[in-house]
Amino acid sequence: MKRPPKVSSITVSDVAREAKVSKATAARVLGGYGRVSQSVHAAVLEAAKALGYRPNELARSMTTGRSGSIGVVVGDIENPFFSLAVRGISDVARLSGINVILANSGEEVEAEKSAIRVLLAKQVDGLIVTPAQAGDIAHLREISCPLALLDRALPELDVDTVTVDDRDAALRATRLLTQAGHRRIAYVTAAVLSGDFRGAASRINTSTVRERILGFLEACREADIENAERNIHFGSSRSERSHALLLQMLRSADRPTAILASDSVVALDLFKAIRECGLGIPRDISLVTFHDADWTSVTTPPITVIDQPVYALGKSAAELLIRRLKGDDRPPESIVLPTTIIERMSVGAPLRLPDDQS
Amino acid sequence: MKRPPKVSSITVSDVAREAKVSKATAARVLGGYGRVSQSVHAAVLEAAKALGYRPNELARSMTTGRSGSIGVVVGDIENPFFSLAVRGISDVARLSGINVILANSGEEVEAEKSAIRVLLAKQVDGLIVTPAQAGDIAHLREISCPLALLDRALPELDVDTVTVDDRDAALRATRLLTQAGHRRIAYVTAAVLSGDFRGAASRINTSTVRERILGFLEACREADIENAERNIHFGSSRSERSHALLLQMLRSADRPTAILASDSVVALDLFKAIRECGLGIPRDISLVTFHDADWTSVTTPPITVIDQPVYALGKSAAELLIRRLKGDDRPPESIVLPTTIIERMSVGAPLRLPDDQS
DNA sequence: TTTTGTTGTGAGACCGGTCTCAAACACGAG
DNA sequence: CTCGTGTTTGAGACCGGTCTCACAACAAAA
Repeated sequence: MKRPPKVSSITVSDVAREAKVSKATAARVLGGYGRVSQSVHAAVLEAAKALGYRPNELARSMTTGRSGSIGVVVGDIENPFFSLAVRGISDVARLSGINVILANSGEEVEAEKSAIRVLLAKQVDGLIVTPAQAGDIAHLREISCPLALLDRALPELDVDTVTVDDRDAALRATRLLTQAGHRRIAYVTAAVLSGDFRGAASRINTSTVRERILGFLEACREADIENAERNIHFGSSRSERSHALLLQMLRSADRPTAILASDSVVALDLFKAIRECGLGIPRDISLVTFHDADWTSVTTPPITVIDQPVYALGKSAAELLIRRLKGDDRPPESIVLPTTIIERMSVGAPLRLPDDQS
Repeated sequence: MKRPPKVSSITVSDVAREAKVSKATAARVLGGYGRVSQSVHAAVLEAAKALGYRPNELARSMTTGRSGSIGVVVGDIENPFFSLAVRGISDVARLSGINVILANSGEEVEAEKSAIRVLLAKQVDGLIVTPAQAGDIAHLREISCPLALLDRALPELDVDTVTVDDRDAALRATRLLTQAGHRRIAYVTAAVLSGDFRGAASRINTSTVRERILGFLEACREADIENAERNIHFGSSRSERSHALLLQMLRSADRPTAILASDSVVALDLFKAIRECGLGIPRDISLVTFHDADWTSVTTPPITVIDQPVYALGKSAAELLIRRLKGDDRPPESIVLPTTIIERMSVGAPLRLPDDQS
């Protein structure tokens, strides 16, 4: 049959033969373990250099059981939020000599499952996951290595978790809007709701999504806004269909006078849609979004944002995970990072009076 | 149900014992090779399921010599250009059941070398690299597996390469500026120049950088602009220092009236700097950039850009590489993808007359 | 009936490392 | 000079798969 082009690489045995020592001794030098006399040590190193020895990490991992790498599964690498978090993870990992295998779930559970399976089969020492859907987490339960959750907590899963204070952030951001006089406020999120929602916010079990909605609703309640749930829009994605839906919302008679977006990708799409409809920010509509993406400061007007410590999010998750890899076994920790609101120019008073139901 | 702390994973031998067949037979079923009778096949599968068998990809790779994964080394995952290219690569890889190990070089050769060493040690089957510096490519020469270059060609390295028509793109973009009447045009790039430059464009051996400069200079020559080299700014990065340098350039007496930026990150920084200086686009200064990043269409004014087929860039590179992994051994190919210019509102006539040397 | 395939199965080598164990050796003390 | 302790070293098992090879069982051909 077809044999792979046998690029006979140099192994410890080859080096041992060249250095005229046993395989075990050569391995000790090359692997940096055990004790070897100075002279032999030098001889082996020289032989290795002469032959151009390169260790086979795979073989090493096989016996040690450790692969020296962790797997990271995020929803969408293209989202600057994740890119930045991944940098935080990578930077920490590099310091510990651990490398990162990145996988994209596209926010789909099936892809996530598959990615985790592959990563696990590759014997990653640990896993950092941003779970796509909270309803389907059996595959996360079955993970046999340390696991850390990034950005999204799963109450049913007792593992290390790093999130931001989503509820408070949403609360404060929404207050900004209610205090400006808005009463028809929409929350637009990329999250997909599994099953029915209608007033059962507590049943949503992806923390990020739930907490934000709870914060949003709380602010609405404070302002005596009824039926605020009605204005929560799920499943906004980078697609034509989703964009059309936004346009429809913006063109409806009772369009919102203010919108809170769940991430910068959604916000950008909203920004474009608002423009397309010939609406002005903040004159006709106010906009606030999660994530201080770099573009938000250069639009006209610049967008008021909830600044999340994204890099720190990734960094902390990696630190937690790596600490655990090193043998720490205290009970799972949940870190909640604070957010701040950066007020720019995208929030104004509503054009029509609050009680105008046109 | 609680799992025993012992993570001793299930191996083929365990399954074999459970199914009462030999290890070899169980392996045949589990590995999907060789011939096995229907009845035994079913029995093994059942035993595997009962025990919860998970193959150890590492062990498998060790004997086959194939790891089923490719390594990708990019300059900066945070740059949307690379995120998108990586998506192109991932999508193609997934279709072939190959997975991607991503590494970040931060555009530093040493980090690149280290990343490549690690990936090679992990026995990746192939490598896609965006070389950080063209001067230092010995480590790329030594790579023993198929290699494909992404976005940046290396004339001294005869391997599969996918780039865009940088020279032509720069030429056309610069013409846009000269035809609008500009004569003091700057080209700002993130690339770091090793050694001296001064008129020796042909000596720059990173294709992307060289070709763009050649295109830029050609357009300047067509317009009889002298000393255009003087206005090429290297090493612009996401740093304070670099930002200060831009401000300095914009505040100088003979500041450029038009700028061409090498990527969207640089362009965004420029955009902010221009604002900070109280200059208006395109009234005081015109701006064109490589890469149709999503924010470029929402600024005021929206930015005229060179639209590169970034996704296709990654896709093609992956296709080329995977084809080679499958045994194709025709001579290395160089694919050059076309670009288009999307004219928006950031180019105007210079405020002062062309020959005003104030 | 004997010969010749064909197919299914088991035994065991092998990949390239790590690591255990015991033998070989060095050296100071008794 | 012998003994005990400690250091180096080599032989070989092992990790969890793949794969070669030999052989048994059975079927078809001679």
